[in-house]
Amino acid sequence: MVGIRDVAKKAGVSTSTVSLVINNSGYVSQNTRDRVTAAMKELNYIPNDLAKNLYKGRTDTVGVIMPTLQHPFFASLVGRIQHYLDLQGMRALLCSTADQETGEKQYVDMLQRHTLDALIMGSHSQNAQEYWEEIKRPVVAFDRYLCDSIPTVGADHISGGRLVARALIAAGVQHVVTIGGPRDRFHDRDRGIELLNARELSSRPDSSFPTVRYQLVLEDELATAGIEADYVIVEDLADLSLFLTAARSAFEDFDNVDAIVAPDLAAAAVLQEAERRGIRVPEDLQVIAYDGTYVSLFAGKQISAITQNIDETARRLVAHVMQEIERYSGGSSAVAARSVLEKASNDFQGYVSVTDNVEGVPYRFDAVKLEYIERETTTPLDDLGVE
Amino acid sequence: MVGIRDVAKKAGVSTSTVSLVINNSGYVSQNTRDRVTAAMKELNYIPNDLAKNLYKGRTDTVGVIMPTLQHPFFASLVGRIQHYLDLQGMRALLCSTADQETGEKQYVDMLQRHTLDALIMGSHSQNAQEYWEEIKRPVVAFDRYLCDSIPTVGADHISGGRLVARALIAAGVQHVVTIGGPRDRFHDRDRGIELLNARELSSRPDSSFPTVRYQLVLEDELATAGIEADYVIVEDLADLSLFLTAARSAFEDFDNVDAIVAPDLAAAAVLQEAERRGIRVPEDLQVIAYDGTYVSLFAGKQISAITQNIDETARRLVAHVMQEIERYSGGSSAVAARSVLEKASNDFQGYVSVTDNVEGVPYRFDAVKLEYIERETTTPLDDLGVE
DNA sequence: CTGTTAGCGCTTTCAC
DNA sequence: GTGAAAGCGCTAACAG
Repeated sequence: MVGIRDVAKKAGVSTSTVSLVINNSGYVSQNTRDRVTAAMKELNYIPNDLAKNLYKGRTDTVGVIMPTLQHPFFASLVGRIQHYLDLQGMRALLCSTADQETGEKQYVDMLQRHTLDALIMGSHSQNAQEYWEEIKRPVVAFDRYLCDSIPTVGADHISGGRLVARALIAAGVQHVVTIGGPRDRFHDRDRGIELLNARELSSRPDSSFPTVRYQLVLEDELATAGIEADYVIVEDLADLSLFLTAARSAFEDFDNVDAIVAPDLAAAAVLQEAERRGIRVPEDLQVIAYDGTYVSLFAGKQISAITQNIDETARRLVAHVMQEIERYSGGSSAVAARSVLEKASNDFQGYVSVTDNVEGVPYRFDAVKLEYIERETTTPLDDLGVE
Repeated sequence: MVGIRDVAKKAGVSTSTVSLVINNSGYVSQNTRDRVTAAMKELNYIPNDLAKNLYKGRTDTVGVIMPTLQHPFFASLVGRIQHYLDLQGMRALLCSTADQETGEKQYVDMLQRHTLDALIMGSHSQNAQEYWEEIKRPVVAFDRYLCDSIPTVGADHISGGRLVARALIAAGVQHVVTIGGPRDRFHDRDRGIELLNARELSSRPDSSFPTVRYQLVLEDELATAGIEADYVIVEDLADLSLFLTAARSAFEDFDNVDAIVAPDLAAAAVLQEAERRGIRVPEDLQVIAYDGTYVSLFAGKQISAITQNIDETARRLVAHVMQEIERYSGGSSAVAARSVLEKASNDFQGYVSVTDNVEGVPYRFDAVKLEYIERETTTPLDDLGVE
């Protein structure tokens, strides 16, 4: 391997000068620069970044942990994260926990061993709050609470659930079935929160807000409106075939169902099942996809969907990542830690919108952007204009 | 930062001993080991892998370049690649060129700068054969030819195209429309190959075989059978909305179309469009999804699909990656290079199967596994049992 | 079994 | 402007 000293020798300069040329830093006379450049060309020199990494103590790499790439929602999000990281001169080391069970531990390890500069955590954590407190390296959580010192970015699922509820109520439905993940993930177990009801949730905007939260809000609002609601559990969201099973259950296990709310892929399965049974959508059945991504477009027909602003979410995740890296490298730790506590409590920024492409359905929202942080709990919802 | 020497001092041993303990290598007395372990615990020591990387000259990281994660096919493939890399103690640095245009150059750069141990190239390359020849670092290509010294893994799209053709012919169709990418990618431009017709392709199993190849074979077989065939171009496969447009074109721009072959997501759009127009599938229209992944299951109805064996493809990609890494690190370069030339010419291993879940369609294949390398060009197809 | 020693290849003060 | 020198934190001969 040809190293910097070979170049230096060839160009008749010292290694430090070569380094200056490589990094385009400091002052080097044009003459010297040319000689060095020529030498590099001639020797076919390529710098070894591993040495640089060691010296600098960073790799410009961010670990990204997500449950699976199978779901278009996560695939899209990861794509956008990668995009924004790239803009910052960073790269993404990907881990889908569905494909790599030990991913969490492994990536946290790499973070601590300085192979990773930061971590974006989008999967359900196997570990308790204290575990995350101890890490003391840059981490940003997506759609979940890890601990007070770790900022969270995610959608405002409380508003999301409320949007669904209002849409369904406006549509005059009587019996709603929701399809979703295991109920025990409805809260962050490790935080010691018992299953909260929707009222409590609404009054605790500073608490965690995994996607599943929307279901609690939905149920609460439906109950208030006197609408029957049931729930079908999909045990493993990474096993797509279960969506088909769940869709079937929604039809078979309950009577007089006139509305189904489900994750996008499951919603597509619901449509398929409805057609098989000769049930017309939306005439006889309302279907709303939560986290609707492009799949809504390919579900056999376009369907109503609660969509998150994936691009913006990615942008913010990356922004926080950079901020955390900065904080841990530059900052005086004590003060910084304090400010993060503040931030973690207030920085729940969410984006939820409802799009409706089905003609004849009695509700229609324009896409809206909700910034949870910038408003009181319920106000903006009245602006949505439920027809 | 607490380093290995701090631990050594605390434990009253030398750094090398600590290193031995860390890596669980060599002989260390239990007593010493315990003392060292205790010291590590106490000091909260975490080894810095950057130093290790520098010394070892590797990062255990493989760059993976794919066009986009939006398509479930690539999302699945990336997931499986990650899985198999993990089994080898390696990790995947992901790059979807749709989200990061300069990805190819950047990743090749990282490969040369030793930030990456190897590269899996699944996107259309911006560079010529010579460019890849020069790299002289571990690279494996997915579904495309880069140069003679780089092994390729991919599906046998010649058989794939033939499968589609036979299925359609058996179904008695008269006018087929295929939806796909730009025709100029039908061959590897940089190799200087002119647009080949299917006959030529069949006789050149050693040539490149990007996915789109199946279309040439299909057209050729259809022409032979006297069946009309047209083609709708999707300019940018990363822009999903174009699939809807393309699906519409397939219906509007041609008359008497009774079969449509399309990438899975486009096929779903076709179904949607068909329903809108009151065209029954499969009674009035045959639809076959190429590269069918789970989306076929969620297209509103189950549809026939040519599926690749994603898991096996990933497994082989990773196997080749490890082999290339080995070759470039250990091997005597001259002999190795030669053997690779051999390998590159013969190692086109493909997996294509047709699954058909639509009742009433006059063809039905059992899932089959075709190993292109192990057979003559056409023989095994007769075993498929076209009903 | 354990310590000494010499780097891995590059970056960066700090003199000259 | 440029060079000398001191590492970044760990590994691996090689002695002992």
